[in-house]
Amino acid sequence: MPELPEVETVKNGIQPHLINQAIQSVTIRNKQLRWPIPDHLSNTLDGQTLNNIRRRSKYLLLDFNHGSVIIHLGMSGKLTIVNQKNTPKKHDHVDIVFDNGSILRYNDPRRFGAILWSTAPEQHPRLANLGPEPLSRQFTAQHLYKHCQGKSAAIKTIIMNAKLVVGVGNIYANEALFRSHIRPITAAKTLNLAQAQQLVKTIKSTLRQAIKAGGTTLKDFTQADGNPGYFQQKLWVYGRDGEPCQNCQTTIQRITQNQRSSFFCPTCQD
DNA sequence: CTACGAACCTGCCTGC
DNA sequence: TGCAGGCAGGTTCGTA
Repeated sequence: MPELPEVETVKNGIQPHLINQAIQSVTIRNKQLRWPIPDHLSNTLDGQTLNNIRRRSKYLLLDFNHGSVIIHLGMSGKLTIVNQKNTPKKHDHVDIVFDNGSILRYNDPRRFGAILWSTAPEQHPRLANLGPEPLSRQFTAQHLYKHCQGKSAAIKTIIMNAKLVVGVGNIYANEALFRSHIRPITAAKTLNLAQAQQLVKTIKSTLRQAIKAGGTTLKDFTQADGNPGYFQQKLWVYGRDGEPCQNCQTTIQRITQNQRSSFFCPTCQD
């Protein structure tokens, strides 16, 4: 489900319901996610007030006085705000119940997601070695260009590496490369500085537009209120193999890189 | 270091 | 209808 825009959308959706609310109870129906949910989580959170919700990379951080809950949605995780009357369904693994009656509900059919606890989240092993945020000033053309030097790896592989820049998943990697007229298989070391500039620019603009559209709903992504995102209407290549390019009518191709699908227009991306 | 495959899991779609 | 196979928005880990 989620790349950076989807996680940002979820954050924006749940924030107004939960900020400054105290936790009444936590129900864990299945703790077997990517890593087990800590057994102490319920006791740790009981009665605590949620101070803030942040996003780092594709992680959501729920900040309390004494530490943070770290949530990752994996491939199929969903967070929604529901009320008491809403009975849990299949794959509704966790409910965090707040004093104002709101329930933050975690649903994740594939269970590739995670719910962790840390008293120093920035130092947590999952977050400590992450690269800059793509929408931050730290993510520059110079930064990307430097990391491309001498690398025979494909440029798509490079921009999806969270040590270089976080939050660029399969959809937005493909889309940004199309918008930069760069083929996904291009060896990173062959990019010139102008191309790196263009790519950084399109990564930022694509992510910003997607956030504005409430994310991309391919199958089942929903915002916290249950509504879909709308960025799928703006996709140029992702999932469009066999269809004519909307820019030049050439048939969009699909290839496999790193066990993920890549999509590109052979004419526009030369 | 890289690169590649496998692993974690369920559900949905396609083709026979 | 059923069943096998492929595919899915992510990340980590082990082996060459």
